[in-house]
Amino acid sequence: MSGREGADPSGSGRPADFIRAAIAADRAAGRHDGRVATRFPPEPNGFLHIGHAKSIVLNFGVAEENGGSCHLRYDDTNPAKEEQQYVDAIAEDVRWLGYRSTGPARFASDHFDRLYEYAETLIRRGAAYVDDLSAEEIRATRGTLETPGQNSRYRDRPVEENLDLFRRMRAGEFPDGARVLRARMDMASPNLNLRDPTLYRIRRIRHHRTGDAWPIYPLYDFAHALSDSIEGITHSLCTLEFENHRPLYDWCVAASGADFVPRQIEFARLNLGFTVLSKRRLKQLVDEGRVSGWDDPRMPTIAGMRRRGIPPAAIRAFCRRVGVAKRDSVVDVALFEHAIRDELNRTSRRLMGVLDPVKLVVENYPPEAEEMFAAANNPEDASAGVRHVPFSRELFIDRADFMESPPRRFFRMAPGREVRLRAAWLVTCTGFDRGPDGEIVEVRCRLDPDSRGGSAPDGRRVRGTLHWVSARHAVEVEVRLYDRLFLAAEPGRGGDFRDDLNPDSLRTVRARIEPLVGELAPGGRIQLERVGYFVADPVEHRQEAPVLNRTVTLRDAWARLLKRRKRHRSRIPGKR
RNA sequence: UGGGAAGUCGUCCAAUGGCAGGACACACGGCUCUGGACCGUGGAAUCGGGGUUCGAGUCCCUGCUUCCCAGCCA
Repeated sequence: MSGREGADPSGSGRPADFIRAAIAADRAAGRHDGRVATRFPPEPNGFLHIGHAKSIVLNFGVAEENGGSCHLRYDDTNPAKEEQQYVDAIAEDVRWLGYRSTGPARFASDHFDRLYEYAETLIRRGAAYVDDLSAEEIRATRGTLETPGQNSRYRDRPVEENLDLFRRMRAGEFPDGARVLRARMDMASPNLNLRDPTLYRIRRIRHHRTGDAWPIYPLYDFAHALSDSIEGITHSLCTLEFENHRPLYDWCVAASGADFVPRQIEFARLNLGFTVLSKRRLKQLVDEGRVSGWDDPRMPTIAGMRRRGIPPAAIRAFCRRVGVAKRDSVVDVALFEHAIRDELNRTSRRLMGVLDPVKLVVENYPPEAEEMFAAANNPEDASAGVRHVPFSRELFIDRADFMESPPRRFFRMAPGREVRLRAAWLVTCTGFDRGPDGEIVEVRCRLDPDSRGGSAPDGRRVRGTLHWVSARHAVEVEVRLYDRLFLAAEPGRGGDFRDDLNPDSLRTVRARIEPLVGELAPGGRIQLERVGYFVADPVEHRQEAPVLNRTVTLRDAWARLLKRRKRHRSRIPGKR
């Protein structure tokens, strides 16, 4: 992976984005002796998705480019929601994406002792107080966007009393919710985050790492800022919604007397067209059974994308391409699909397979005969070598590759037409049969004996090249054809996002694929020529019972032409 | 209607007072034993109104639009 690309994609010598520019400026000013340290701070309460990938690529990328460090740090300050299972899944996802924490993964809970000390310092300095108000009372006295809040009647407790109460909170003397530690800031601040925010609350819940050691837990603003400080994080990169929290972030560090001062910089989170990325909605899809799980190949989760066959390098490339800025935006899925195809085109080996088989009989080929044809494993990469594909009299081709009366610009098989069978022969269509229901059941052709290997002896031009499989050699394979999960560019724009679900986001077919498909290992990625990119399902694929997931289709000029014609026709006035 | 932030091709990102550029998408053409890939060409934008300046996407004023904030979530 080349971090350089992220640093300077234009080759202009200028930093690629405003964050890298800010970091470069900090280094130039000699701050932190030029050291750069970042962190990726997920909460272990769900699965990582493509939006997190943007943050991962940014944080680890910036660190790498500057010879710095990047900690994977779990923000585990809310034991009610967090679980070890998510810690493990996140670790796996980060590793799969190609990144390693500098040193061991950290946890906010690693810092609970020091965080507690900082809290006492705050109290001793008169910057925090224990409040006996209930959650409802605190809400009621917070004021509104336009009106100031009121000071709590406990706001001016003496330091000694605060200290005593806080220690007793820590000792477990009070029930959940009885008291909180609040920052003594400004109940009239126009920034609601600064109206004496809560720093610690009582929760007698077992924590997945610290067990029952703590009856109190710090809240995000306090824990995050000081964890950054403790770990020596120079640049704390987060999303836009924390912009309003920055004064609090800075306050926590300054008021606690922490000696290391990190800098928070906010950037716009990633939004992707035809996709939802909120934890709540993703969870809803899983809980309501609209997908098979967090790793359903239609999910934008790292686990889902892995199962979909999307290579980590494609995700990294995509994240670098979308850039980093402060503007709210929705990235076109086409850009993501481009990154996927770009990577897969260069790296995946080719196989032939037929999704919707129609029998093709080569009339002048002996019934018992068979032969092997050499075909390139990857035309983009000569070093990938060749494979051998069996040919015989009875083949399968795709139904879409034959038409009885073809329209203009249809270059495939039709009565009297000559086409090439990829890597094998030139054949001319001699006829076809229909079944009782009118469906084409068999197509017949004759091959040109001088065209062995697929080239015309006289150099005549043959426009169409078809993929095929030998009927008696082909392996029958379950193929899951995945399509985008939503029909709307911004699901839920005009109501319930579930109404925008694509009813055809998964179609399963029995395909016929050349024998080599049997050698695929789970997770193996291939291109089915002229069809698309596929992965042997990492979970369910067995060599004796192959299961392929479609990662993405190939770009298809013919399909686009058809679509355009249809659109055009429907626009002819008076036709309705 | 308080505070914070953001408005540049269809989309995403650049342009740090000096020719508005790149990528994706789209269109057209070339090439091709994948209608893929690749190559070429083209259309396509500075939110509106004022101002400063030789010169404004960039600076100033003003208006508009969008996003974020009233968790003891992160």
